[in-house]
Amino acid sequence: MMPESIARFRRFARAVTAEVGALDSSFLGRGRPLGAARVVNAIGAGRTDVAEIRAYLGLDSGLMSRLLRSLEEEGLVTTETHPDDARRRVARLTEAGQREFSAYEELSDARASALLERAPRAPELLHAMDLVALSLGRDRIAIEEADPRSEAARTCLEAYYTELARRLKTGFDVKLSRDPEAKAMVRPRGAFLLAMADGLPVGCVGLKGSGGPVAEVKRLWIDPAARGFGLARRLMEAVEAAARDLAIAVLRLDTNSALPEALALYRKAGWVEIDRFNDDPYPDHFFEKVL
Amino acid sequence: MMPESIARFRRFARAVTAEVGALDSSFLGRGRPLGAARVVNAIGAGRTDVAEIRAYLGLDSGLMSRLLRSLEEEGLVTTETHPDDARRRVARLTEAGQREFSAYEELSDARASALLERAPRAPELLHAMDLVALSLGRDRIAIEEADPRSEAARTCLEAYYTELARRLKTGFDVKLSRDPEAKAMVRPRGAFLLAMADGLPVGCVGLKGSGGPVAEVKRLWIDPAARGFGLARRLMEAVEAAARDLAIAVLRLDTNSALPEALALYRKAGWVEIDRFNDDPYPDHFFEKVL
DNA sequence: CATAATACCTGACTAAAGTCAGCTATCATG
DNA sequence: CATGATAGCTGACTTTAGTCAGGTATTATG
Repeated sequence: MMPESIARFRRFARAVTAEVGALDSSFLGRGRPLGAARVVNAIGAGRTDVAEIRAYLGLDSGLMSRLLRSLEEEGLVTTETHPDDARRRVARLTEAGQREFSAYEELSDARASALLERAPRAPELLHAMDLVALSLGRDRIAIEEADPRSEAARTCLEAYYTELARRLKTGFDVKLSRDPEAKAMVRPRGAFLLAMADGLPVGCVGLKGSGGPVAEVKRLWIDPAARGFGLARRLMEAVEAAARDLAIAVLRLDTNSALPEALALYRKAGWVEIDRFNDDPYPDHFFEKVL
Repeated sequence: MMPESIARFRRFARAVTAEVGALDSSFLGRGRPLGAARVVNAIGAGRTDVAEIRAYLGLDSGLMSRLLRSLEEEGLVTTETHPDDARRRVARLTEAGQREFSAYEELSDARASALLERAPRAPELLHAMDLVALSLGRDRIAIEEADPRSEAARTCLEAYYTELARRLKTGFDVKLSRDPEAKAMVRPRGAFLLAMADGLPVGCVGLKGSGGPVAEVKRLWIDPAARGFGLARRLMEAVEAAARDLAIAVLRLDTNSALPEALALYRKAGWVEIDRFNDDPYPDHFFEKVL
């Protein structure tokens, strides 16, 4: 690795260390040691399993116990034994705990907002932050099924349409295309998958089924900041698995030669080119894969 | 500020917190508490004044004293009174301290290197990191005088030539241009200024003098990741101040209409357009400013 | 030149974080 | 169902960080 790259990385690390440290210490403003605040935030973020919190925060089991006891005494947290395993415990926020968590969230949001507000070139800065966050966290991007009408899905689909409009010579108007109705992409007929990075969607793919043995793959899109991590391949594998699960025998898809990376991906994944199978005005390449 | 922007910023903060935390805790691998390690690193980085270290690390004066005493006992640091003010003290690393500092540096470099090596799209990632680091640290960018033959200056000049080659329709070959010899941009004839962000150069400008009352401003360049922070304006103000200091009465410069942001900057800063004053093949606009 | 301010030091203290051995209750497994 | 592994708890402890009230020596200032 080039020394200059290392120097640049380390300059980045120094710059964010200051910010991150400030963010941490803002948690001290509510009369509670950092350790306890971090536990409240971990529970609020959905980590209810005690062992999970312990692993996430890197705490000793004794220390963890004591932090939970002190939070219980404060009335912010209740613990109960895990329904599946009486050795394990789950922690929950009480109402007061929820309020406390919200207060911490507001602190963080306010910090973020203040920082972004005085940043020139905020859109570029956010894109750069996305790229950094996704690069560092690329092993934690998870693929999950979602409703295509959910907010996260619609965010992806909007971005997909916008990108198509930019990249296709003809532009793209979703109303002129064969827009699958949402039901076709929901079980039992089909499915819709999202790639989620730390709670935010960074990619999607739809499986449009009709109830029969032939289904279509639609709406494959990856956030520009998340490209190059093999996410499209993972989404395609996941959508094939979902199709098999739905007893679908043949998959089809259409695409456009203005998206060469998509064509290359399909060819590499064993799709074979076939004749036009619809009259949609936008695609000029058609593929099929027998499962 | 949009809620989505805040969510994206906070995802970024979470992603880097993990990395940065790991970087911090890697300092613990050498049998010394974090506080002491941070002092060694601060001294190694050139912060010798005790008050300066204290301010930088945000330490209480008593704690600072104790940390220095413990490092002295370990044989890593010596302190002596400041030559200009016998109340103040300066800390220096002993040879053993230097070795220890190098060991810490190698740890950090190794971490950075490992992280960058397994990153796809490393050049893009580094550019994004630059943008983040410079945005967060834009108030700490300092302008300083440097030798145009120094490594930092040459890095900027190379980047400047590359950018000109890309942006001018005719391309750019520095050998065909009137390349000022370095002596003309060094005192007493001229000057060369660098904008430094945390030790790395992010912009430059040259003042090419002949010993007479007329001098030229040359080689104004800003790192793309540092644009939008008003750095060009600051560099131009600094170069004007340097010119006044050298008793120069009239400044001139030439530029090209393919660089509209430069033209706009000069006009806004009170430069007036004049007739061509040289036969350089590249410029098509010429400016003058009477100091 | 008296006085105030500054820079650092020392001692005495507290709070927070972290460690470790040993304990109980529960679960997994042959 | 004995045995070992696992999850969490408790008590006793250490280390690290941080605070605060004084103290000395030096410098700045009216």
